[in-house]
Amino acid sequence: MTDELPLRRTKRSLPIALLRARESVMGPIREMLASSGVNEQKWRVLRVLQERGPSELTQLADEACLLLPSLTRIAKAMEEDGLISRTTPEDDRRKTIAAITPSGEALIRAHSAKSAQIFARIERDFGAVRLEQLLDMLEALQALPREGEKG
Amino acid sequence: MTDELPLRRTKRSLPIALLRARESVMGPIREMLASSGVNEQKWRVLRVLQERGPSELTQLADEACLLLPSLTRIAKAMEEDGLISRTTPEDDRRKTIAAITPSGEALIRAHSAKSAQIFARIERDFGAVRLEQLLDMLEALQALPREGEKG
DNA sequence: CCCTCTTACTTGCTTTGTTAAGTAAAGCCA
DNA sequence: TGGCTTTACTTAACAAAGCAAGTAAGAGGG
Repeated sequence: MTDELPLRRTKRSLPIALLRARESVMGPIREMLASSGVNEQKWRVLRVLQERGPSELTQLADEACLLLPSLTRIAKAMEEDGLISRTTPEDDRRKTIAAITPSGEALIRAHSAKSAQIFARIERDFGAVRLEQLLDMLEALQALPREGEKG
Repeated sequence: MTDELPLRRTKRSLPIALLRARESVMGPIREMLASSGVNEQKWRVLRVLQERGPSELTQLADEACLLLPSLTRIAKAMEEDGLISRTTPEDDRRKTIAAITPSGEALIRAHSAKSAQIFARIERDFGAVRLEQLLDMLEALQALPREGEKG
């Protein structure tokens, strides 16, 4: 462990490259969200709920890349703002099901045009085919076996 | 702005896909760092300083994907831990130049083997050629023109 | 030379992230 | 059915992120 193996250049370090790439992409999106009253995290929650429909908090946290304690707080705030609803199913009263409200859907709709415009610009500058390839790879990366799985 | 353009599926949303992919990759790296005494952010600062040499805080923040207020505090802590030095250049006393110390370099060396091992595993599971393609694309994404540049 | 503007941080304050501990409902099993 | 384990959050406590405001040094113009 005291070897002197040189590490990759940071541009070629996968974690750093992913982070920097995301920062580049998020710039205009942060501007869009600044005028919307929700932050990045709440936006992700709305997006996931709109796509998946009513979801348990654990699953929602996983898909929105939030830890459960963060989601607990965020969901409470979003319920107070009327963007989502929270219900406890009768058949398993440990769970909480979150669902997007019409008001939450309206918020997404209100920004979908701007969002599409930002995305179209990236598609134009980066290349549509290449972008699809990138998304394929990112999807594959998520599906990689975790430490300990497999041999 | 009240259109009803449907957004991309979240798996195909670039910001979300980048975030999820990064979460997948970071798992074993977080384990490695847990035993090192530095967190992700400090590790990035060390990596960037080792690569670029002494740097102004603004530039360092940009390359390590940190906001300046965060870096101000992190750099102070790292200086106290002896991992970096901070100096004010005589020709412009507004600036602060951060540089990695021998102790900071030793910390990187101490984890370079484990880091290489983690990376080798990803390379094996994901495919070496494909991984290079992915890194090419991420690098290109960072280089995309910002909002307002160009027409 | 003075005033203003810009740059490069630094500080303060409010959310979020993170880890650990706590609680309540289900499931399991003799 | 009582006791133990697991699941699904919730709460608490503290570090870190993020935004806005503040400070101090350099730059530029009359």
